[in-house]
Amino acid sequence: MIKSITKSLEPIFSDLDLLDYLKVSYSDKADLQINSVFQIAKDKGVNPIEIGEKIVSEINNMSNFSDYFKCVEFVKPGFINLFYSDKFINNYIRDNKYIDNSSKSEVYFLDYGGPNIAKPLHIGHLRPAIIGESLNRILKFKGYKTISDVHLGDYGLQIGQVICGILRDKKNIEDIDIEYLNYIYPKMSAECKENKETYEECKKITYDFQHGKYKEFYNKIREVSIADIKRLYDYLGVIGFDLWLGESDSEEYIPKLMEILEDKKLLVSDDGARIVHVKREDDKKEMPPCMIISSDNTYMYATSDLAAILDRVNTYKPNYILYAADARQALHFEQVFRVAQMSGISGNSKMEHISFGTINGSDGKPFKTRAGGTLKLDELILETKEIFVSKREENKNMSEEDLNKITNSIIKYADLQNNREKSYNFDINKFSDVSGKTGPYILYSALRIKRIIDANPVNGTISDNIYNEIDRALRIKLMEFDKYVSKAIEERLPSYVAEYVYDLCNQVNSFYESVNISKIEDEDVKKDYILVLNKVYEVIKYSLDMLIIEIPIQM
RNA sequence: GUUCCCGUAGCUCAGCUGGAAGAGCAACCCCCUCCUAAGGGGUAGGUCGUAGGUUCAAAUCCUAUCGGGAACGCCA
Repeated sequence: MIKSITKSLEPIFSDLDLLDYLKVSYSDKADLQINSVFQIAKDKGVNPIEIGEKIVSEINNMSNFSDYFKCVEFVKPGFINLFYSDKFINNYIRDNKYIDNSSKSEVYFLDYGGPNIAKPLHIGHLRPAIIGESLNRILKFKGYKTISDVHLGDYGLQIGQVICGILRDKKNIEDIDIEYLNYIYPKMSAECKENKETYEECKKITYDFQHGKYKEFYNKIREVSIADIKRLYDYLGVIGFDLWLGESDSEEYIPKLMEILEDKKLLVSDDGARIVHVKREDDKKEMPPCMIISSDNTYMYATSDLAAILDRVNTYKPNYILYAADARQALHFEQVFRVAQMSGISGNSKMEHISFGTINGSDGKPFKTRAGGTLKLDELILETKEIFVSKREENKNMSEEDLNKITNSIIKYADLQNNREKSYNFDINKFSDVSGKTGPYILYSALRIKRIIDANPVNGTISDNIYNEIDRALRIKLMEFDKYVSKAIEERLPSYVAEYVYDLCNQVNSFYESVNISKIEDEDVKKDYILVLNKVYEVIKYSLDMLIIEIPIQM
């Protein structure tokens, strides 16, 4: 709406020879604000109050003033406040101009989730999965084409460790199940840290695996793990993957990668390892080289990532490749991106690390269970659900399906409302709280509106009227939908959508309290209200879908 | 040691392409003969870590500094 308002004011600013100063922005004090008056006053050496009042009087004399504005006023010392006309607001929402989902040409390749084969999903796997899925949904909603890959961690040392355990336990392939994997991986991982021989043995097995051995074990491990990962991802609604590839699927591109790196003379030997120097002259910080092949001849984390870029760029030619991974991996991605650019394998694709903080315990340290272990996702879900049920007697009678939707809303909303690269403290009580800025609050608001809509089926279009300030505030909040969706995409932060849907629900709850639709006798007024509520409900649904939250039947 | 992230109300945080300090929780006070009160309204609470600088204007940009967290060649 800033666009159309700005356009409407262009003739006036142009006539005053001030077109460069036409900058309209959002404001707390008005619907919109122009605050370039100070700038004009300084540049042109005029009194800000005089020029401000002149601009305002010109705007008030516009022939089509009421198409856009209810009121435009100058406020000392130098602010021009703009208020939409009812006509403008209603035109805007009547045509759903707050939704921009027109098809865009850019293609985004999303790499998110990244669960490890052979490790149970724990609390640390939550954020990369839901932040990635949410961004995927937001991009799709806005009309971008996305291709997403779960990018399993299935090629590194952990595979060697698990296979080593299997060999030692003399396990039959058919006896490998998820319980066994959940037991053997932590055991071997711990042993590698303590025992150098075990560590060497696992590395040897990893090397052999990367060169063709143990595929039958690997396939079984993968099959068992993926089934478990899918079970949890399905529960969480993390279902937007086009590709279920893993690091090991990049294996076939490694020879080509090596060839390119050799050709460009980027690959150098160092201490028996093969590395690429990625330090640049203008670097202020230390920039260690990127490890491609270890001195034990195993491929590294960076190697499969680079091979994957080669494949992705050739196959999909994306404009962007986004990696949802926590902030601790920033250096890794920086190194990989540099090698990709230096070697030319990234082509015209722009790579970005979507970085976020970790989930910590209430002590600010990485989250642990009471027993000291890592909290598994299954445990997190179960505990959240139990606490929610215990909040209110009636919750015990809720359907399992609704309970699962609410549990999801608690976890997703607590997580996705977080912003920026900051860790947050996981407080199970805060997660499951039902009042305040939480998933259940939003779902409850949505259900109230749904009830009214269902009870009052209506057809037609909204009129040019607005009936009171609360009504007006609700319609304006509705108008802002695309602003937040766009912001979420620009900043790659679903939290903007989370913030928006909360504000919208808050606004609609105020409306609900002040206007009792069932008691309105004027049918025209009632119809307008219900038409607006229909649009509000639709936007809440769109927003929640972007946050991977579903609305239950009843609360 | 170097680099990155963070420091805003008692607590958890939003606001950071400069323009008139915001939510939630906790506290206190109101509001159900009325579409679900898991709600709504209100009061109180802030020298935006600190010190400089740039600017008509700084929570926002720059420089220092203090405090917390993280990463830093053969894990992923």
